[in-house]
Amino acid sequence: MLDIRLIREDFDRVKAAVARKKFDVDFDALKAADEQRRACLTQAENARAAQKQANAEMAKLPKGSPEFQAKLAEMRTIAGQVKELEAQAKDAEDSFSALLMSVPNLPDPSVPDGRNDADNKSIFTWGSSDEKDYPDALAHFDIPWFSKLLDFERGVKVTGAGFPFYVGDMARLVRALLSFFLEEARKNGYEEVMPPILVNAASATATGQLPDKEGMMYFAQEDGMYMVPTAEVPVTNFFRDEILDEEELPVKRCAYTPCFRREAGSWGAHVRGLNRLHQFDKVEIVKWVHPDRSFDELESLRADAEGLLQKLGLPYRVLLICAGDIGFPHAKQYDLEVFAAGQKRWLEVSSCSNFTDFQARRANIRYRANGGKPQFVHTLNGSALAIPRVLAALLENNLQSDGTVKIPECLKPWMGQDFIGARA
RNA sequence: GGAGAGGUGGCAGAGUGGUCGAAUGCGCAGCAUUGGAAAUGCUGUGUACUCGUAAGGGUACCGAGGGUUCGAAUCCCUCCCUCUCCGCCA
Repeated sequence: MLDIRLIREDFDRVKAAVARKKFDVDFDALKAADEQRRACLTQAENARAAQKQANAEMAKLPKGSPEFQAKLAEMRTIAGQVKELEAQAKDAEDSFSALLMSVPNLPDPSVPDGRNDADNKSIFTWGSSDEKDYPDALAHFDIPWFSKLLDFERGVKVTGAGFPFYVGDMARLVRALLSFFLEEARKNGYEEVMPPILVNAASATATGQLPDKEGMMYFAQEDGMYMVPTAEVPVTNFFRDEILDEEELPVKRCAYTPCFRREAGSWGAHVRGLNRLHQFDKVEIVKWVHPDRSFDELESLRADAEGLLQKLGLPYRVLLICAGDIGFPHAKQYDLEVFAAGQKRWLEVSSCSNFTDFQARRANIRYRANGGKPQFVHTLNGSALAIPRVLAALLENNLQSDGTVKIPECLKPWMGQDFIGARA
C-alpha cells in the first residue's frame, strides 16, 4: 500500500513510476475517489458533531419534560441525517481503499526499465558456466540412481504430482543443506524462528498474497487458513500491528519452513524433476530496518545469500530485475540463479527484495524514534536458500565419472561422508 | 468437544443507557523542592483519519462485525480470542 499523501502531492511522478512496472492503475479514478471520500467524511463528521452537541444539551433536561420532548423530535431528524451521511462516507471509503490497494509499490530509480524477464540485467557472475568444466554432468533426473533417492512415483501415489519422497542419503543431504543455511544465517546475525506453517487471511493480506494471488496457496477451507507459500508470510507478520523501538532496528530473523505452492497452470515439460514442486523446503531471511538504511540492507542481505552458493561451490549469476518484471509489492529485487551444468540452465534459487514501506503499511509495522511519532519500518527478505534447485545443481555439477556425487566440504559436519549415490 | 468466567488506555483496574476518550493506581516525561538523590507536590502522558497556511478544531477507536435507541464501553445477535473445570489427544 502506498501513502495516499505521496500520490496526492507527487501525482505525476507516482503515475510515471507505476507505468514503469507495467501495471494498469486508474489514477484519475483514485484521485476522484480520494476527493469524494474526504468530502463525504467531512459532511458525516459535521453531522455527527451536531448530533453529539444536541445530545449533550438534551442530557441536561429533565426526562419527559416538554423541552425534552421537543428536543427528542429534533434529534430524530438529526439521527436520520447522520445515518445516511455515514453510510455514504463508508461507501466512499470502501471504493477508495479498494483502488488504493490496487496500486503497486514504486520501483526504485536504480531499477532498470524493461518489459519482462528478458530485460533483467545480469550484474554479476561467480564460478564457471562453461560446459567443458563439467565433463561428467547429467541432468539430475537422468542420473541412474536418482529415482531411488528422490521418489516421485511414490509421492504421486501418496499425495500427487510435485510431492516427492526424499529417501536415505537424499533426505540427509536436504537436512544437511538446511542446517548449513540456518547456521550461516545465525553467523550473519539472523535469529532463528520456527513459525506456524498455516496462516490466517489477515497475515496473507499483509504480505500481499491476498487478495490478488489467492490461487497460489493451498487453503484449509474449514478453518480459513492458508498453507504458507514461503516463510516470509508468518515471519513478517510476527510484528504486525506493533511498534518497535528505533534502537532495536535492524531486526534480522531467519526461518526454515516447508513451502506450499499450487502452481496452477504452470506445469509443463520444462519443469521435470526438482525444477518445480508443490512442496519444497526453504530457509528465508527477513529484516525490519530503518527507512534510511533499506537499500544498503538489501545489498548485505544479497551478500548473505550469495555467500551460501560460494561456500557450496555452485556457479551463479545475479540478476537485477527490471521494472516490468518485479512483483507488485517490490521496490527493488535481485534474483540469484545457479548454473545447473547437466541441464545447461540457470535456475532461480533466491529472490532478494526490498519492499520499502509497502508491506509495513499493509501490516502496520512501525518504529518509534525516541518519543516521536511512529513511522513505518522498511521490510526486506530473501531466500537463503530454496532447496530443490540448489540440490539439482549440486547433483548435476558434482557428478563424478564413477557415477557418484561429491558432497561439498561445508556440508561435511552434517553429512559425514564425501560422496552419495551408487557407482556406475 | 462440553460447562462456566471473561476480553476497557503502556500495565493493573473502575465503570451496567446520556454530563465517559473513559475514575483511580502504577509506569513514563517535564517542572518544583534538594548540594545531589530518594520521598513529596504540580503538570503532562494513546492511535488513526480529517478540516485549517497556522494557531487550533472535528470525528472515530473500551476484542471484531452487525443491530436496538434520539443517545451504547454499558442492551441484543454473530464471530474471534483468553482463563478455569471436564473430556479427548501427539
